[in-house]
Amino acid sequence: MAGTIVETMADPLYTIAATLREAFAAVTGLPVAGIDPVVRSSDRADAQANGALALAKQVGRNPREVAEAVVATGLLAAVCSNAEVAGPGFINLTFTPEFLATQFVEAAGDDRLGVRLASTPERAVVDYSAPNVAKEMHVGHLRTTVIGDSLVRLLEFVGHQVVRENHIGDWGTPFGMLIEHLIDIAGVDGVATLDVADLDVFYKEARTKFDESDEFKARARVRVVQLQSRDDPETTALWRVLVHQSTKHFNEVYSKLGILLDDADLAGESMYQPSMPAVITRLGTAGLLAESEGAKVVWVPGYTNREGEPLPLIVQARTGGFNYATSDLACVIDRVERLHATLLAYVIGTPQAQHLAMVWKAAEMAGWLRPPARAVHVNFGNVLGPDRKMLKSRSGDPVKFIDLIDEAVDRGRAAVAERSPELPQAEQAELGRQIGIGALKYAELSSDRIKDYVFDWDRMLAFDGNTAPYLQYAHARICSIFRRAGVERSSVRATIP
RNA sequence: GCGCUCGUAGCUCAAUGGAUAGAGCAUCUGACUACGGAUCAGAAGGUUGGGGGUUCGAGUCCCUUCGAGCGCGCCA
Repeated sequence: MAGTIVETMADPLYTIAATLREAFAAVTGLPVAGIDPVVRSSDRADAQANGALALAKQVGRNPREVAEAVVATGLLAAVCSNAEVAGPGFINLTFTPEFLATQFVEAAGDDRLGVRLASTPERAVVDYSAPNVAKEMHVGHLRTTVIGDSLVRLLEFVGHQVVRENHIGDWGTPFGMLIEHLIDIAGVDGVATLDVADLDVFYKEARTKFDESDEFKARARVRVVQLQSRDDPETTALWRVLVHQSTKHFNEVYSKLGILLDDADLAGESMYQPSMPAVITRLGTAGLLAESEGAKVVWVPGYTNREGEPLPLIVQARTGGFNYATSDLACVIDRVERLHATLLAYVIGTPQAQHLAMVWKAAEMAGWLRPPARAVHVNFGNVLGPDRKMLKSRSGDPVKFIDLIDEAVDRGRAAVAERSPELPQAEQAELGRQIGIGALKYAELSSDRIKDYVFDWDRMLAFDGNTAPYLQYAHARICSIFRRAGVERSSVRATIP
């Protein structure tokens, strides 16, 4: 009986909430379903139930008196050694040792450690990481990659079906020059065996030639058209080489960092190109397509430009080309209609908020995105350097992601070597790697997702004086648990290694 | 100009609308130290940017104001 498994899952607060709901229902005469006993962990007891205050108001009674009546039902006695009303109507609950022991034993013996499954499992698409082909991953990809991966693991753990999608930038005008540059350095025949060691250097060389040579520029233009028309096998093959060289690099990053993404999760911009015309057609059918200054647009209400005039969502440029609004709309359609997802999570930086909101609004108006399906922007702030500006390397370029990982591991190993020199070399190395990677991920996940944060190696990997964020976090949590149990602060400090 | 996000101890951050806003670092006092460091014990540190509102109850929700960051037409 799946339902009861969920109900009996070990979690004292959850278990007591069910009992309290019944007690409140008996006292107030309200239906059980509509009652929230407002159970919270407490610094005065094992738990506190604050529901009496709101519920008493609903039924026009005194909150303290309702709380007293709930205690008087005797329903709590089975699991609470003490239940007393305090203040305006808080119920402070102290669990019996037997109840706690049962719950803990149950949780400990459960391979899910008592974590309940979602009551309504959904299919979710998590869109994250999204690096660009022919460019190295840099710090900018740190947050989306780590946060997105954690989100995937969490959603799966509570029973949702999760589709990972890595929306790589593998399409667009730069590919003309990139392919031509590839031919220049390897020749059409040598391309297949080429190994691009440094993607950033490759990209910059291509860009420089594009800017300086009209002949190269012309070749690049022709090549883009060939690529986008998809009818030239040679061009497509060359493009695949670029994508392959890049995904090889992405996979190295993911593997070093322990990220779930692999080639099966690739859902690049190129994937949506064939469905772009249909997006325009369907927008037309829905009566949403308009024209403005030669471009095909959707007027999304509520957005204005600098002049205060309505701001359109451009889905087809004057030149006839599609853009990322079109591709993001195709993406919504794909996720809802092909993948049957009801939760569309986009792990993308805050600056994209307006763009995404407009795309989703348009998708709603077209009827493609409607309940229970909904899109969520899992946004995040920037990773800043000590100067509080975007983190840059000494050369002024963004810090390379792979360098960040390597340095985290180096520093983790140095820290282990210093503190535990007696361990065998191999063990030191592995422990150091785990600590470095763990610290990097923890630094990412422990700070407020929405806010910018200043990247600081020393703070991240500090072992002295409990300055490491993860030690701080553990310390704060342990302190609060002990304080609740009435243990003196001095004893708490002595307990923490 | 319009819009979005963020303002909590000196610093870095916690705190599902619940009671007295909590940690770590730094600071100060004491213990142990030949001295320093490390360690241990303790103290101090706050009008949650300002103002108004909703609520039994607001750091949290709403309005307003100030400050910081970001975004606003054919790149993605």
